[in-house]
Amino acid sequence: MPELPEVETIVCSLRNPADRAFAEGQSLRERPGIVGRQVAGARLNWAKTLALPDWQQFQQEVTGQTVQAVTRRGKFVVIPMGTNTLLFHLRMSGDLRVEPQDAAEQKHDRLLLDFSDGTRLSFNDPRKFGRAWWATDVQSVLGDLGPEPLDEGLTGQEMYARWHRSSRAIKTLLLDQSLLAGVGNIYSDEALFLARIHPLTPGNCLTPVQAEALLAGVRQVLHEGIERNGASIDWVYRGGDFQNYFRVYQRTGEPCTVCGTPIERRVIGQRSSHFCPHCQSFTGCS
DNA sequence: CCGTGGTCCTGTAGGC
DNA sequence: TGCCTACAGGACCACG
Ligand SMILES: [Zn+2]
Repeated sequence: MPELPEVETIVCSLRNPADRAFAEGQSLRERPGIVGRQVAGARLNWAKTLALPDWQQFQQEVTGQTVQAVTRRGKFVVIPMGTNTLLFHLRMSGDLRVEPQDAAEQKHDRLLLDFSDGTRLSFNDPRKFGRAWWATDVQSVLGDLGPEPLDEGLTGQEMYARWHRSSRAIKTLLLDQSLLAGVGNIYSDEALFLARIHPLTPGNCLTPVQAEALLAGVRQVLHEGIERNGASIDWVYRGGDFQNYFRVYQRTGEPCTVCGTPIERRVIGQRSSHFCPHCQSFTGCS
C-alpha cells in the first residue's frame, strides 16, 4: 500500500512532539511522535521482518539508543539513532504506530520497540512483506534509489534523460525506484492520466514535453495525496482519504472525469493499470 | 536489455 | 453457510 504520500504522512506523525498525551480517536496529525525517546527493549514476532542484522545483534545494539529524527527517502522510513540508523520499508501492508506499552499488542505486530517512557513503536504488517534494517551505512540500503520527485532541483529534462534510455512501458518505468523514488501503483496511474500519456508508451518514445508533463503530474498527485493524508483502501492503512479522489485507479468501467469514456484496466508488468483510452491514447513513436 | 512467471504473505470480495 | 478463485499500496528472482 504505502507509497510516498502514505509514508510521508506516517513520518510526519512520528515527528510530532513526543510530549503530547494519547487520546481516544486521535488523527495521525494529532498523535504523539517518537523523537527524543529512548529504547528500553525490543521484540520480534516474525524473524524475516528484520532484514539485517541478526536479532541478537540488533536487540543488543538498539537498546539504550535515542531517536534523533524521523525522515523519509522514497518509500523508506529513516530513523537515525546514535551511530546507526533504523530503516523500514512498509511494502504492501506495513504500518508504524505509537501507543502506550500497556495497550494490548495488536494482531500482525511484527517488530516492537519499547521506550523508557512507557510508550512503544510497533511495526504492524499483515502480509509480512515489510522489512526493517539496522545499518551503520544508510547507503547500503538506500543506495540504488533514484531522485526524490518533490525535490525542487529535479527537472523534467533529467527525467526525460532517465526515461528516454529505456524501451520499457512508461508505467513500468514509473514503478522503477532506481529511476524515481516513491511512486507506486496508485500514483503512477493517476500521474499518467493527468499527463494524458498511455501507460504502454515506451520510455524512448516520450518527448521532452511529455516527460515534463509527467513529472508535473507526479508532483501534483503526490501533493494531493499528502494533502489528504494518503489513500486508505480496505483494511490496510487508516487515516487518509485520497481514495475518494482517484481519477482512474480502481475505477474500471466508470466514466472518465474528463470525457466520460469508461476507464480501462489492463495488466502491465504484473501490475494492474487504469487509464482512459480516449484521454490517454497512444500518440505513436518513430 | 526485455518481458513473463513465480515467490514472499494475509485478508477480503464475489461467484456458485 | 461454505468453498473456491481472483486480487491487493511492493520488490526480487530465475528464465528464455
Ligand atoms: Zn477521458
